[in-house]
Amino acid sequence: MPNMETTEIIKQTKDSKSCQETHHSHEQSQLSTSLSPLPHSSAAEVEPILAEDRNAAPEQDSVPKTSTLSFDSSSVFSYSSESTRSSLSFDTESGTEAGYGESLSPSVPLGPGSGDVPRRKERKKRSRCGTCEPCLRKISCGRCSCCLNRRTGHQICKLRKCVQLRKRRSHLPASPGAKESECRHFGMTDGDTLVTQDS
DNA sequence: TCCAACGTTAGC
DNA sequence: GCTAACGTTGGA
Ligand SMILES: [Zn+2]
Ligand SMILES: [Zn+2]
Repeated sequence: MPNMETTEIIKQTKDSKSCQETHHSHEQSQLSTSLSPLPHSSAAEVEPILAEDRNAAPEQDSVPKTSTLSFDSSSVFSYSSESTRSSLSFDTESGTEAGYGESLSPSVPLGPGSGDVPRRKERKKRSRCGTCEPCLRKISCGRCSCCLNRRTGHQICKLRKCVQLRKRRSHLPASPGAKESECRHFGMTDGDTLVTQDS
């Protein structure tokens, strides 16, 4: 285990939860932090979180090289276009829709217990791009639902969720409504600021 | 429609 | 083998 942030977070979360919730009142502002309309200064976003490294996960942004291929150079801020994913992504899903797509066919002679792979459940997991703002985030907010339910949810902090992964690569090429759904899926629309914001 | 949980995959 | 995280499903 490289750096089980979870453990820490959980530990802290558990702990802090008891007391942390008790006080609070100002730190939450970090939640909104980045995600600003303009992702230029990448330094601005991390600060707020860092300020509160309580449960923040000091992850060393170990991006799964899988996606670190070499396209990021330009995709850093190009993700705005959902089309980006299809362009570079892995051929696996590009055309046939993942390598499990065909497996769906009942006629496939895979056999009942073909232990080849997951019959069809989960196509193929993508990995974070490592270049988008969320990916660059080194610490989890520790307050979003994902952070709070990490144990059962098995999800990364919403603030750290890769923008690419946020987009559910549905079978559709690029539906207008889909986009929104995707964004909304995470509690954000576009250049929004995620939760909090005021109150 | 959104959120939470589960199962499974992927990296270390 | 373990942990982290993505994808899918179910429930509210
Ligand atoms: Zn979080
Ligand atoms: Zn990313």
